[in-house]
Amino acid sequence: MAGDRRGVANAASVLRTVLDHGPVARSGISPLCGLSPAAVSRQTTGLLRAGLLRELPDPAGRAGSGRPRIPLDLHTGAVGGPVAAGLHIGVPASTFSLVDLRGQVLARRAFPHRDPRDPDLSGLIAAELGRFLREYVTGSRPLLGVGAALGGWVRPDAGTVVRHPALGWRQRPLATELSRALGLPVHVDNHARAVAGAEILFGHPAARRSLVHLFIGNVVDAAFGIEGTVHQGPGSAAGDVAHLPVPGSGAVCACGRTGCLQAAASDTALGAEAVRRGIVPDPSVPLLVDAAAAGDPRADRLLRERARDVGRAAALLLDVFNPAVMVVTELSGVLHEGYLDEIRAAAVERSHVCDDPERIIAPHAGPAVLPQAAATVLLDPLFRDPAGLTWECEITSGGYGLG
Amino acid sequence: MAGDRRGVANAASVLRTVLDHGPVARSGISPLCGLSPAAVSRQTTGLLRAGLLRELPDPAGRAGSGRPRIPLDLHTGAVGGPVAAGLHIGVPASTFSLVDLRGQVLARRAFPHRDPRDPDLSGLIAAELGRFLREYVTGSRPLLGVGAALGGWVRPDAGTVVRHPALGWRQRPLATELSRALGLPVHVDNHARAVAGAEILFGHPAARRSLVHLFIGNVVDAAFGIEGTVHQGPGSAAGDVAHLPVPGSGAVCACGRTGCLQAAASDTALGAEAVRRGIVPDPSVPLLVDAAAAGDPRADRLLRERARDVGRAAALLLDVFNPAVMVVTELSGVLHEGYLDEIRAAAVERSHVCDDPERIIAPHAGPAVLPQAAATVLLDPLFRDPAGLTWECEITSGGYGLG
DNA sequence: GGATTTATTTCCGCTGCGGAAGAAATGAGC
DNA sequence: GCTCATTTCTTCCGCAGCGGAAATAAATCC
Repeated sequence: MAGDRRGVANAASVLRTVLDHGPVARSGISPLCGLSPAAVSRQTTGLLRAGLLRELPDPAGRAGSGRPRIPLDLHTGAVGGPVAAGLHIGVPASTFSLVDLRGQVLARRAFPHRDPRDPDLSGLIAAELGRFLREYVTGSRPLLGVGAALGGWVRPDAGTVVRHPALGWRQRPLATELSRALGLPVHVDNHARAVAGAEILFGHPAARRSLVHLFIGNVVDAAFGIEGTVHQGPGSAAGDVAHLPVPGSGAVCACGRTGCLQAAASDTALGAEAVRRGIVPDPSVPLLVDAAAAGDPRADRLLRERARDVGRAAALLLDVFNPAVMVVTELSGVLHEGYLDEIRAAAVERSHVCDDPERIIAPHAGPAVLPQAAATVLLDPLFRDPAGLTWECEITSGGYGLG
Repeated sequence: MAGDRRGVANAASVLRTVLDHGPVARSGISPLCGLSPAAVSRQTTGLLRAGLLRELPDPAGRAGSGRPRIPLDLHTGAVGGPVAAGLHIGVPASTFSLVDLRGQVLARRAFPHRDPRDPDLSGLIAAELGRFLREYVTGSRPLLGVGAALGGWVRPDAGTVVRHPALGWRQRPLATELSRALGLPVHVDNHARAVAGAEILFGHPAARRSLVHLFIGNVVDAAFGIEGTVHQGPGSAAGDVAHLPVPGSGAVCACGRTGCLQAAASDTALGAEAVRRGIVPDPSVPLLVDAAAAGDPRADRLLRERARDVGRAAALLLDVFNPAVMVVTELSGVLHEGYLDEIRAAAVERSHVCDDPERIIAPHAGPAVLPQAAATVLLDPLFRDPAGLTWECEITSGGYGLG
């Protein structure tokens, strides 16, 4: 049973090669993934039949004589390829998305929560997500399943949310709930890890070697990836950087100490500080960003201060772990290159081993990080085992196609 | 070429299963590593022929009826099995060792360096190591090769020492040098990673899932392991924890800041502080430890202070990375359980996620860590590919047996 | 001593690999 | 326009190594 993983491994290898090297012919895949032409031929036939790859029409410019190569590419959503649904569960709103095999976000919709602590929140989400999917998914674009990403302590293997304070969830079998409601395979994961996974799959090539992802949102979170795999930690609880010391910051943390990253840089802390300084009336980071965009120098200064604190934390993680790339998801700030530069400058200034600011990058998908990352929670297992996308938690009620 | 790794993977799987589950019969291996009895039979025949496994004599107490199971075990050095040489290159002395497949250190010898910056230091070491090996290795105990561990920036893949300040080495092809001089396969690695590798292979079972290794010596160093593999980082430079902030420590670091782990807890810093406090005449940690053992309360206090600083750094790494286990190699302190408890107490007190002091452990091999770890630099590749132990860097002049 | 039981090996069919030969689809030369 | 060279892709074949089943081995039990 566990003895022969050749087929799976090689199919995955071929699929990744196509993902990484754009449209490429079988003859190009062969040297790239170290398989014989015969093996590539076999694997591509399977992947074509499964609808994950497609043959491109004859290319315009051809080189030299001989039989023309047939370029293969991932079967993307734009041309009727399969798509994955993404669900990011957040406060105050969740986001639905449709994402294709290249990580392109084809559609997205916000779903604000009237009451985030409603005990049937997941039911409401499932119903609305179902409507969203019926609206956007047509028969010609098969739906592979749903990837769900959210904060808190999540166990992807069990498909459960162990704890999510803001939603009041404990030991919630989210994957089972959603899957039963939607009749689709559902995978779940923590959102910091989901973004890390998306970055590994669709982002900077070096991210596949090693990356650290620093997630700055209502809470701060981190994820570590090595050799294309995101680290889980015992009980899938890794990456608690909330109390990473950020020397120089005087903010008092809930833990009682000063200088914790969480207290210095989380959206919650930032919003509160913005109110305290009288920049905005409500503790809202979007409002603060708007103010900065509108030219309020106090707002800009505060955002830059935050960026420098994030940079200091990044420097620490860079020194300790020395990843090939460091991805910083700072949902309000990513949109503004200036703040990324501020993070980079602070990090390089502070780091002892990293003198290349380019090692710190914003998520590849830009503002679409979360919609992409959520769907990646489903796509990642697909790219690891192209044949075996089933839902490990419970009933696998067919479910390819929906509507 | 890259298509069929079944044999290698399954042989490695069987070998690891035997390593983990002591003497175990083929019928026991089968369920443990998920291979069919037939496959286990095949693999064990190969491993027996290669001399890596051996059949144990009929066990005394037998259970029930039926054909008795034949226990298999690693062919350890004590019964004529193969051994690996370990070489830890340190200042002021290097250490030679012979280690068997279970990580048991069979012999060791210190080799003090008259002048650590002698440009031919590696030549002297090779010559003396050769004498050591000729003395201890007999024909009945085949020598697999040499694993070398040392501080500084080491590239295991290239077999080179990129930089080692204390020895004045830069871009030194150490593996090639040693291999040419000894006629044996030689692998090299950084000592923090080597210890991590040894702990994964021979130490706490959970270490195979994920571990952080914190190495406190003349410098401080760290290594990260996930799923049985030690993280290398770009250019194999990971784990720079020298400037990890240890709040509360007032020591001034070479980098100009205060509160760096290096300045607070390295042996160098500790020795200097001991002299400053008039506890010992020379900046030597062994002297300080002796003083503490002899009952000097000032020495004991200083060591406890250091232990608490180490504990704070450990807490930070535990929170951030949340490894299954955290190994602390503190060469002088590991010998004294009291200091480990001090580290644990400080770490748990400071950590936000870890409330189990038992997750912090001393190296499994105790004072023999470094001799064991050095040899593991060779043994690790062996356990990954039991058939393919050759030396990737250059000439592979046979070399099994020596003398 | 034969039946029973359990461990290990052998046999056999299958999958999937690599290498080589074959088929396909083009450009080049005349 | 036909042939030939060229390059790509597929098919065929032998081989390694798996799992499952049957055979063999080595004990205990009665």
